[in-house]
Amino acid sequence: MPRPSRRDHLIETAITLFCEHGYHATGIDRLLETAGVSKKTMYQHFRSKEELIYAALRQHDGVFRNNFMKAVEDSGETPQEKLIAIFDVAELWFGDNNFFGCMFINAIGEYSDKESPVREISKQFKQLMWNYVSSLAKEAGTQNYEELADELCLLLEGAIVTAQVWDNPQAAKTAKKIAQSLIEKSTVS
Amino acid sequence: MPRPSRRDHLIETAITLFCEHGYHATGIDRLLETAGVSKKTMYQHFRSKEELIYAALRQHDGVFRNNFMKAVEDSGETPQEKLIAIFDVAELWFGDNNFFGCMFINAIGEYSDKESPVREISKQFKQLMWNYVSSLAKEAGTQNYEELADELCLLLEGAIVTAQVWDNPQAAKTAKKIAQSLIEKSTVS
DNA sequence: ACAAATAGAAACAAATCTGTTTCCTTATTT
DNA sequence: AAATAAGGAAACAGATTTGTTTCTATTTGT
Repeated sequence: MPRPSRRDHLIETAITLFCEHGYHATGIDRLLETAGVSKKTMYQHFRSKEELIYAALRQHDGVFRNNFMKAVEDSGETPQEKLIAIFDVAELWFGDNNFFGCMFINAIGEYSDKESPVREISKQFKQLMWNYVSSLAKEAGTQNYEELADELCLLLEGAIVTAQVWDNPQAAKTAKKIAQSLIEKSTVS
Repeated sequence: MPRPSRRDHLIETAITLFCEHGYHATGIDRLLETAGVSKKTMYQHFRSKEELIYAALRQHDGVFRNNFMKAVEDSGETPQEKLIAIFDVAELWFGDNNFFGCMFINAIGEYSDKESPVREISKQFKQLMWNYVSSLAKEAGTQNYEELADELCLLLEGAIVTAQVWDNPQAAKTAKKIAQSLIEKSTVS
């Protein structure tokens, strides 16, 4: 019966609840009731809640980046346009009813232990996002493309948090305007 | 005996633990053991853990902004210099051993309910920070000082999160460089 | 020094948390 | 159709959660 396998469905539900309510505040009973899956089934797919958290983060890592990059690629022709499109895509993301900030930023806020796999996975996500931005900046012919990537990623983080705090997607526009001037400066010279 | 009253000491301990381990993950027993205060005493000062959270956030709101503003004032003569000094002060903050990101950003990550007092207090903190930046921008003679405040605050949020994720205070330098060009642009013209 | 408030230690209650196990029903496969 | 696997429901265990209460010691004010 399980075409969308129960495992996948559990992970999907976990992502939704962890995003909205956080990791410690989301109990397993609530998660299972929401997913409509029994405890037994969950524990034969995941050793512990922690393992489910890791699986959820890893799944979201792949899916989110994939969607994000695809949306960016579809929103710009040239590398420069794509770099700017990042913030248009972000604005759409912020406007979603189910936007509760970045799942990985929120995760790092709850897990301060530097050795925690939660942090590892979250940092990896941020690293891969940076790699993507960096590659676009390089394609755009930026000399110091790593510096531009640092700047644009910092702007994106700022936009995410600002949109989350104020519940206002427009934060993306503020970041976009700054990004435009940085990109111009870096690619024209 | 309580010169530093037990109430204040509880709040101080709460701030420390909530910053490091988050709100849901910090149990009251652990908090009381750390503070060296009995449960009875705590519950005659605070109705509930929630109330202690509110008190901790409000206390940190005042103390942090006070320290931050003082440090900024001491680091720059002119309003322009002060605006830039924000990011020097931030870098010192990020380098502290007890830096675990912004207590209010982390709080909002754990409390998504728009009606939650946690969010209210946190938003208020961010509003007051914005007011301060905005007033400096106005003093600096910026025509569109509110826009500049939006930008600088977004940069600061981005720096906080970036420093937190990568455990690297240098994020402040990235933000500072961008801030400098924005401030120049806004005040020269 | 004596009365009154204060606080600590600890037992307690009730709910909730993660994780295990048992029993029974429902699919799937052959 | 019979055998096998899978999953749901729910009881259960043990730890931990928030919050209350009791009893005792200590400090405080007079």
